[in-house]
Amino acid sequence: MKNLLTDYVAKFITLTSEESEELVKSFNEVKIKKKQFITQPNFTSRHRNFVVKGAFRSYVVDDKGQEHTVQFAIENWWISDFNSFIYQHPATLFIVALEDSTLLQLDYEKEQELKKKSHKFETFFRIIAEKGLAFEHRRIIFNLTHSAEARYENFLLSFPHFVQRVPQYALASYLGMSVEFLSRIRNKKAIRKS
Amino acid sequence: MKNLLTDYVAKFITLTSEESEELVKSFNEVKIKKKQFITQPNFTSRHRNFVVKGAFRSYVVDDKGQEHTVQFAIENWWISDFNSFIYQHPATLFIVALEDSTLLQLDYEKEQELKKKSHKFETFFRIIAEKGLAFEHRRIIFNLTHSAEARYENFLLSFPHFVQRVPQYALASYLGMSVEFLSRIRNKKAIRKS
DNA sequence: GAATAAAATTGACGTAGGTCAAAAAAAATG
DNA sequence: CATTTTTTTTGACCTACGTCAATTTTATTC
Repeated sequence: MKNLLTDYVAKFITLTSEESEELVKSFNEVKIKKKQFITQPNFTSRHRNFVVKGAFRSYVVDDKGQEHTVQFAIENWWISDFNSFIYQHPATLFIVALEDSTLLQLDYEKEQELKKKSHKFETFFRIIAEKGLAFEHRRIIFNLTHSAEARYENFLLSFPHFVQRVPQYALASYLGMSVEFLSRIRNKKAIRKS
Repeated sequence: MKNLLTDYVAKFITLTSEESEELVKSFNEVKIKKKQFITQPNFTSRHRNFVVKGAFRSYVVDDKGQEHTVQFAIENWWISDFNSFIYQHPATLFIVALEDSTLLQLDYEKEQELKKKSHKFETFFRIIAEKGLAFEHRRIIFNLTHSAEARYENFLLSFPHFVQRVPQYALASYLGMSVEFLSRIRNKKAIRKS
């Protein structure tokens, strides 16, 4: 399972096989059953999680008890309560497995060691943070500038592999709309096509 | 003016005075007049911008011609079309000075050299990317979970120094509401207090 | 594979926040 | 400092999307 991570890392930095081995060995493989939580509010998130198999969803529950999806992750994506992880303070998010899954987890302290020890490893974490930031900027801009329907269409085009694997109610709340409204958008589309 | 940057950097990494000098010397000081643009759609953003004096606003214009504010920056903040800068492809945002301002600009190629040359500099850029990502996560979560009025109240509390310096129409669009609606929120509050 | 639970759909109705246009206030400019 | 431009406010009306409740469909479990 660790090959996936090796390949992923190789997209961003060039490592010798020893370096690559060292990095990947720092991760622990864990199996997570569907519906199992890996993060919960008030518990500090201790690892960075790389999905090698399965799917996850992170979400927050507001004062009215409504769930709002913050992120999805499938193979080759990271998922965490990032604020909790980097500042090592209590989480505000739930993260739950949507399928039986396998994660590679990197411990917070272990990550600090890796970054301190190696300039290349530091570069790797800098790059994934920058890419993450650029991604979230695009998301914020798109959300500010588009209607519910356009946001859904855009999600279909941008993340076709996610659509089949995440429940509608989770997708609706990720896109900032009610599950009923998303259902109507989908239905309208289906009618238009027939 | 460069002391501000020196102090800023010192919050995240410990540098010798030579290192500090080298980093800060890599930035160019530029004066920007109010209403002047430093980034425009279709032009690639060539620098990372650190505000030492003044205020800026980045925004996108949608298909209906409406402006949506993406970010504000005052002293000690960075501002850029981050997607344009890190991928060196054409920008989609406008960035304009809200006041007569002074920037420290770091050229893209110069930044790459700095990161390649020094592990510490690499760490610095990693940290600011991670902090930026954590910030945007908090923003996305807050926006998903709160009403227009709550978003305004939160902005007042979180960024009191910005409030006096940014126009209402820009703030309204940053918070994802119309300028008229923001005006009503403010007015309601004022009445409540009297 | 029947029973139960979870997710998605549908209809009726409600509301947060938008739009348009005009007026007032504030800021910029010569 | 009077004029022009930009920004904010106000009122009347509108709509995209939400809520609630009931039903249907799909998944899960024993």
